[in-house]
Amino acid sequence: MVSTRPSARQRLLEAADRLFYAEGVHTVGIDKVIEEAGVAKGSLFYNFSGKDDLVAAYLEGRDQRRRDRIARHQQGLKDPIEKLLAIFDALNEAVAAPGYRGCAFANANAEALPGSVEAKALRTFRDWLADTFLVLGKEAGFTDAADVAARLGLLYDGAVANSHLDTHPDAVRLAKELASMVLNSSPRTT
Amino acid sequence: MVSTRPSARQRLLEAADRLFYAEGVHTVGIDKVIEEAGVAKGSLFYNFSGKDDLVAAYLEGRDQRRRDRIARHQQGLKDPIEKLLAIFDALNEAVAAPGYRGCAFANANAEALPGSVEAKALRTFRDWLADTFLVLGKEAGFTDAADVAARLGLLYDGAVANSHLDTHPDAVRLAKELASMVLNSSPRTT
DNA sequence: ACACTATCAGACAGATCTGTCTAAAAATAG
DNA sequence: CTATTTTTAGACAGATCTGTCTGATAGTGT
Repeated sequence: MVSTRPSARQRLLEAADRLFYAEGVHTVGIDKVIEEAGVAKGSLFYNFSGKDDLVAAYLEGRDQRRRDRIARHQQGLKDPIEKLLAIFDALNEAVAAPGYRGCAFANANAEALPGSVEAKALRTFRDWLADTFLVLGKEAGFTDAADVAARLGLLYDGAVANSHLDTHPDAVRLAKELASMVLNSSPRTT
Repeated sequence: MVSTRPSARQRLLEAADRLFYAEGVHTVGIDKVIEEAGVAKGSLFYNFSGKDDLVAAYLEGRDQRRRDRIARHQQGLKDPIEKLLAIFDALNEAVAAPGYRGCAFANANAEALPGSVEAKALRTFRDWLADTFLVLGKEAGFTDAADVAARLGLLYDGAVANSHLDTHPDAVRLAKELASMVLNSSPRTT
């Protein structure tokens, strides 16, 4: 049982993830983070160039885990339609987790200026998601894949916002139902 | 031409509305607000009990104008279905306005703690909107009005988030189309 | 053993932010 | 006109926040 204590960097990332997500990037100061991490202040600036850098790392971690979650739900699926719907299953898992508070990128960006690390992280994820919808829509042979992707993106965003703002437990399920409707009623070439 | 200068209170509210919405409630300090308003600092605390009070007034103004906008688009309509769809027309007007940055309540709430004025303002508007969908859904005679209202709320939130986060100009139009689909395909008793 | 890296505790600087206070001037109401 | 309300400019207090610096200590690889 050689349970080594995680590095200061690791503990900082974990504390930042918890606090920044639960209370907000701007609300939480670095003093709170280092206290929660049980780390000296110097270690923060030794491992990160500043708060912005820590925020960027926090958002990168969220981005990675979100993509991983989607990939996990898509694993083994062949049909692009099923892969599209699996994105909603991945969302459902995230929403059901305790302490869900909506999209970390959207929240961080809500009070961030253009060009900030928050804005860049948001852009990166959003572009990836939109592209994912589009590529799978093309694979599925939709005549107007861009239109289908736009509708699915709309439903995805609706599910995120609705389940967060109204604590509506069925929002993701409803969104997936509507997504199925869209997918079934959109014209395909193949 | 007796154009009297608006009161300090009025100028504070206008400056707060611009700055808080564009840059964020937590990002903007009162010094910035009083500078933009061209008002002495003392006047802020004479007219409002503190920053929280100013934020509350800002959000109340947003709430009022949003409800007014919806009422304006519903004016003259008899059919509850048309009234439901008019909500999306009102949203379309808001989204098209220059400087649109998504839902002021959701943004303010993104980094606010439970119990804050931001959280309360969000709750007030969200409850009103959900109730509006539900009441009109009942008026329209839907068998499961709650389900229809939930779907419309989902589409509404999707349109808000999508048009903001992706600057997608067609999101509201798409949402209204899907809303029509939902309304046409849901069973009614009348 | 030695060099290097990581971490520690905490004081400190500098900026910023909310809110108070004062004392005078301007606007408004009766 | 007079009394009251509203607004002004700006200094100031107190809290908080990011970031720096120091000097000691622990851990690691060679």
